[in-house]
Amino acid sequence: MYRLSELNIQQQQAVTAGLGPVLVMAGPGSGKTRVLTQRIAHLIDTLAVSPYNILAVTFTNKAAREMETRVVNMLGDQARGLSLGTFHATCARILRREAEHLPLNANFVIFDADDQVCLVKRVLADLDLDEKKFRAPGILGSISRAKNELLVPEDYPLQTYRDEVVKRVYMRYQEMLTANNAVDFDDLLLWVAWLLEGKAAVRDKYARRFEHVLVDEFQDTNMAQYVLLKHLASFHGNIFVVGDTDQSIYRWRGADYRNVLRFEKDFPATQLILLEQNYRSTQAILDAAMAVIDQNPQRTRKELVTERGAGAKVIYYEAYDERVEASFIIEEIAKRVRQKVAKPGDFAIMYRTNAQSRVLEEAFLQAGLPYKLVGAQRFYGRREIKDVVAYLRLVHNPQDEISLARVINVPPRKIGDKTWQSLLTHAHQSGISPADVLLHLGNDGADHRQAFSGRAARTLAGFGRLLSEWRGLASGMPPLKLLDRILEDVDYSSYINDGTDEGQERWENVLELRRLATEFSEQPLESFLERVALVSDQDTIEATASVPTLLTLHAAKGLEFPVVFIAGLDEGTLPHSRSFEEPEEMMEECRLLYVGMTRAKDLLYLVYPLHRNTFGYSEPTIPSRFLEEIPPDILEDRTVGRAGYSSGRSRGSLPAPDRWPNRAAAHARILEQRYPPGSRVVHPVWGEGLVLNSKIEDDDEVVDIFFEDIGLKRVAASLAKLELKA
DNA sequence: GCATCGGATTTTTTT
DNA sequence: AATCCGATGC
Repeated sequence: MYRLSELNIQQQQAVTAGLGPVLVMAGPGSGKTRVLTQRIAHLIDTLAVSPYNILAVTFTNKAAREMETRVVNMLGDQARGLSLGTFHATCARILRREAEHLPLNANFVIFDADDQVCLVKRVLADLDLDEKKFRAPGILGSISRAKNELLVPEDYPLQTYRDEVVKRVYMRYQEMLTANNAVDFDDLLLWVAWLLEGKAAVRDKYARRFEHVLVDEFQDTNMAQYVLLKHLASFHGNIFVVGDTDQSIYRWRGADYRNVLRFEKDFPATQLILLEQNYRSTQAILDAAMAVIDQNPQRTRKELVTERGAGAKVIYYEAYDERVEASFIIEEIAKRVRQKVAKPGDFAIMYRTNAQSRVLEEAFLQAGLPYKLVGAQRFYGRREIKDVVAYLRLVHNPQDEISLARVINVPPRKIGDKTWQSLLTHAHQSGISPADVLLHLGNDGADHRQAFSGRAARTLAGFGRLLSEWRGLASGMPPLKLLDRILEDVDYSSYINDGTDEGQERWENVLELRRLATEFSEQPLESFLERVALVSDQDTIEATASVPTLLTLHAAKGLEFPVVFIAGLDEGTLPHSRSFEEPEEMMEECRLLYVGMTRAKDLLYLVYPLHRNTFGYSEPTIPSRFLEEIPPDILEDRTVGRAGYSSGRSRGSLPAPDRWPNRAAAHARILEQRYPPGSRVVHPVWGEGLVLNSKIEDDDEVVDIFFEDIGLKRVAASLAKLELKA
């Protein structure tokens, strides 16, 4: 059951706001998820709106799941029928239902970033364009931007020769998607916006159904999303959006925080509600965050207040380089865990670019401390996962040439490039898809056989037979069973698990995908594929982490942690060098830091490395401009060899080298061998192992240990908590 | 058809 | 430094 009395006045106002458009400006930690979920409960329970007539959209599955859980906790079965999901998943559902109005059938697959690049490369080759001159990711960026602005190829504006090229590629790319019975991420939104705009009957159907439309993170919507929301809410006009322009960090994805201003203009009777009370952070953290965001011009100043008290000062630390930065962070975590003032799961380490995680990971590994890295890409981008998913996609939608190309010779079955090319040529000449040719050959159809050499025809027919069998099984089978059948038929395990450590790891990833498939035993293959295509990085975060979390600042949005480290606060990293040209982009970098800082509940660390390794060379850095605006008296400078906060953060000048501890001096010096070869040791994470080798290096003992299950590992004795076994 | 080598290229952020 | 790509050789 839900209780209004637990909300503050503004939150209550938002939850119980009357009909019509409502805009809730919600600062960080102001309880916006709470407002959204209570609003839904209020609509259903108090106003007796049927859940069937309510649509709530978020940006990540995690946010959607969290809202769903909370609503179900309040209402139980009463909430059944509610439409709650991400923009992309919601659109996918609508498109499958309305496929008859589209040049697609309901089995369409969703192409991910890699597939898109593959497809564009093919288009470039088709059009005889130089792939070096016109890079696929760059072209895709332009296409994506156009799609987010609802620009179809025909309307692509031409100002330069490059535009001309992009337009031609865009056109052909779109044709190829259709031929593959596929859509990309942007299409999910674009097609729905197109349907709602162009097909009055479809628009009416949904606009009448959704009496109430609720939107989370509204500042991150792009034009396509804005337009489709407008259409969805066009009949009843009850649109309730929650957002914070200060947390707009997806400009590069087409998001436009000015949609918030547009909203007020398009819906003149909008009720505006401000949530400024912060329930998350200490005042010290909020003051520092406000100092950062306030330097953003053209913005209505907002006061963030908390009742949590002043709290500890924000800690500032200058590290010699990224490695010292990492060991400082780990030492701090270890210290606080030892002191029992925090649990490992309380910590998050945030950074601007994924590449920065590497040094941090290495430091964790060396210290023998477990951690969790956020990033769906890390898992779903893996070769073995893409292979297996491609098989499933192909079975579901044989027109998917990208998946076919991926698996036709994986594991190797003697179908090389030559055979593949002649398959493609023959298919196009016959006006059918390559997979159809395969299926024909597999079913002993004679009509296509003469197009290939005897050997090629036999191998192709063999694969066609397999594909045809799988297709026959697919409809009546849970995704897991089909997956197992494919793995067995192609003997994928012996292909990927080749006896090396890497092979072992790859096979374990496949098993992890298998585990995920078990959750879809009651659902069709389509649902499983959609889930795999639309996972977000955030979705990989466990609700209750028991170890420190490493994540990008972007992935951190919407989350909170007791202790937050923000690493790499140097010019070029944060703000990122790619943002120097555009003032708008520089402002977004500023907001990005603000988002990160406001994730912290109790303690915030800002870390600046004086040197950074780029392309193998260590170079001196300049401290982030955003640090300058934080008043020194609200920071605690923990830089070694410096008392208190010094304003002399020398821009560009090199520090005296002897003032900075090197790695070896940062921890206790070890001068004597303690783990001789042959001794058995216990490692906190990897368990028991045998010491193979050990040497003293840089006042530390470097130990090579063989672990039964893990293999050979090299650790630093000063960091890894090794225990000698008698 | 596959492995190996050398050279270019790399760093935003992600549904 | 590490990875990816293409060309070359087997």
